[in-house]
Amino acid sequence: MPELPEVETIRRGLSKRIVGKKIVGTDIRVPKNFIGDKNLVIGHEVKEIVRRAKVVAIKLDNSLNLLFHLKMTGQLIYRQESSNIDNQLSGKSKIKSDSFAGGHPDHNWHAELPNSTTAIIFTFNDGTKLYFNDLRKFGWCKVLNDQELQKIFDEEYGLEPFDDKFNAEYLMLRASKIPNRNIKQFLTDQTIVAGIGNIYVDESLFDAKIVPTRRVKDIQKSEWIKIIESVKKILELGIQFGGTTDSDYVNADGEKGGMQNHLKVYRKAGLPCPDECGGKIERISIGGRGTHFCRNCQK
DNA sequence: CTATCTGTTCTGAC
DNA sequence: TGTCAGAACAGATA
Repeated sequence: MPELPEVETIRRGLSKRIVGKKIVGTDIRVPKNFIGDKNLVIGHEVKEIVRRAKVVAIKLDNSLNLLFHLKMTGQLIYRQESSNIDNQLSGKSKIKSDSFAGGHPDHNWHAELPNSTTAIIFTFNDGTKLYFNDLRKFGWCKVLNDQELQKIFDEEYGLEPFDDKFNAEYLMLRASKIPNRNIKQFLTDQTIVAGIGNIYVDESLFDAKIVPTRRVKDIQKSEWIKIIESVKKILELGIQFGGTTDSDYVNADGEKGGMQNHLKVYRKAGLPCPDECGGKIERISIGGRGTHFCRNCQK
């Protein structure tokens, strides 16, 4: 589930909390979710958290990195206290212990940890813990050195949406090589633009008033410019709201995450067009993915 | 109960 | 090379 805004939210949340801390323990509960030697990271300090596309990396002081991909159902949850659900739920105004959760939204954010989906637990020198949960076990955490990390960042992903080089000329060049591809699959191709997934692509195309089925060869330059504007606008909105999360989600500052309250078309099939064009939100399948749009005002 | 759906990405068949 | 179904897995939903 996590797309760029969710992963960026995780990056920011973790940056505030674990930079400068030393990893003193790694508990691998689901081996298939962890690739590498867990002992190599023990005793090392977190220097920085970086994001690229939908992956986030914890950089350590020994030139090693923990790279995470949350896929559909991964979560990263930081807890200052081992597990004390009463403490978290009792305080009406303020949550005493610091905690932070990001990723797949379900109702486990402030439940007791570890739980049945917990794959990996990192323990820091101050006793705080970072839990990697993953219900469907598609996600992974890899131990990589700086060169390996850079190689992945360079070779597996296209431009970041907020890169200045992400412009109409770039997209038209890439589109010219696959002219018959529809715009939805084009924008969710991670080797073209990094970080856009099924939710944000539907929302961005609605904002740009382009039908998801449009072939990229039929898109005019002015429309590419509009698409870029919309993608950036929608992603920024997502980051601003802390990603699309469960309504129960409360971060350490007591704020509710909530991009889901601002979605206009995603999972809104049958409802009237939010732009009041008189049309109705339709749901079709593109590349096996649920696709939501208004046939009346998206052209 | 069964059948179908799900926010990601990779692989193999044609 | 492009396209598509199916795979990995564990639910929720109808």
